[in-house]
Amino acid sequence: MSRWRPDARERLQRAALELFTEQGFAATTVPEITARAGLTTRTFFRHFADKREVLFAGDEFPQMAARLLADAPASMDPMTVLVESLRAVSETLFDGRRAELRQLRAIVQSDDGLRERDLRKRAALREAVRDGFVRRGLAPLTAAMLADTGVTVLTVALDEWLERDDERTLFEIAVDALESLRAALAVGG
Amino acid sequence: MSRWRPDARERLQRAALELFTEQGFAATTVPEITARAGLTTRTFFRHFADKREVLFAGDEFPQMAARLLADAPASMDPMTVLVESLRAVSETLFDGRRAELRQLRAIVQSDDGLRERDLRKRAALREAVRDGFVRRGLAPLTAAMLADTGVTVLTVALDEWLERDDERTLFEIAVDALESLRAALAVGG
DNA sequence: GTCAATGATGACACGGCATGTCATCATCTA
DNA sequence: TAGATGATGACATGCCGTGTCATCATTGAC
Repeated sequence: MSRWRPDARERLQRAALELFTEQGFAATTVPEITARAGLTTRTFFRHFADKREVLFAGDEFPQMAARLLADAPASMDPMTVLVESLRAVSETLFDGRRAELRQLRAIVQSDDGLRERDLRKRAALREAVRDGFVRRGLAPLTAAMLADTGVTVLTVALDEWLERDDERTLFEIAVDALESLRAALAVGG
Repeated sequence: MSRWRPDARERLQRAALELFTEQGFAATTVPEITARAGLTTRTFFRHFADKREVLFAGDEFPQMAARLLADAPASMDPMTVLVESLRAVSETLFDGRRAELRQLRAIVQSDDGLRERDLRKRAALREAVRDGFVRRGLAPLTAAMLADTGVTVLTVALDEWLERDDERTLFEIAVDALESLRAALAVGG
């Protein structure tokens, strides 16, 4: 038996999620969270940079994106890499977690500061994808456009998937979104 | 002669910009800004929602985007509308302000919180463009994808335009970015 | 010409966020 | 057994952002 219960970080995340759900993000103070988790305020800020970060902790997305782009065969063309990565991310990190993601999303959408943080996380993902494409030899401008497009496709599809009771898979919606962009780009301009 | 000098908001913006440039965003307190502007702290927060907002005040971008999309001929295809809007925005709001925008950008890039706020402003622009396309009769998914693509093109081009000493116009870079995306999308997937 | 309404600002209090610093103490290591 | 390590507690502090009431020039009604 150690001096402290071992899972401080996870306890803080759980307590925060509960309290944010019960009384809202703004109405919940950090001392309330730490009280429920059996810790002190100072300890909260040792685990999370700020009050928002407790909802977003983890680098899974950029890390997985980097790995997928690095591991794809060198001969694979960029669009195929993108689509296959979308498939892998959708199936690994999203499928089967719709209820949980909806709860998280409801909290995030309820607060401006949390929406901002969400945007920042997506920007980090973009960076990772862009770097991955650059490492695959794409021109920086093309890599940037493709990375942004990929993250946008995922975002738009995720909105659709969580907002409505669409029966399609997240990945299927993403493919549709990509297809509609391709069609729009092909005409005019 | 009125009781107060009339341009409180502008004075606050100027003082803030000066102080952020001189000593950095984080090291500048709101009381310092208001002291230089000859006002009180409370007044600062009557004009700006928070300390970051003083650098981003104004809705020019979403407003102009909404107007451009609403005023374009109904017969014009979406891509052409997008490109022409990019041209108008580039020439009206960016051309000739490169030095000023570089100063602003340097401040924004120096602080995580300011980068977040920047992302939020771009998200607001996306919303406006998406709504504009929906009003023009596009399917929501297509409108969302096109709006995101437009804002992305502008962002990527702006990065290039401000970062390097590219001799091309912002609009020219934007067109190149769009073209490179079109090319990448046309192959594979 | 008087007076009430308006609206921007000042003055003050206050809760909460975030950080710096030092002490405490179980565990690990030599 | 003793010292190093590392997570946590305890305490102080500065700044952000907001609520509230007072002040006072301007405006407009009569």
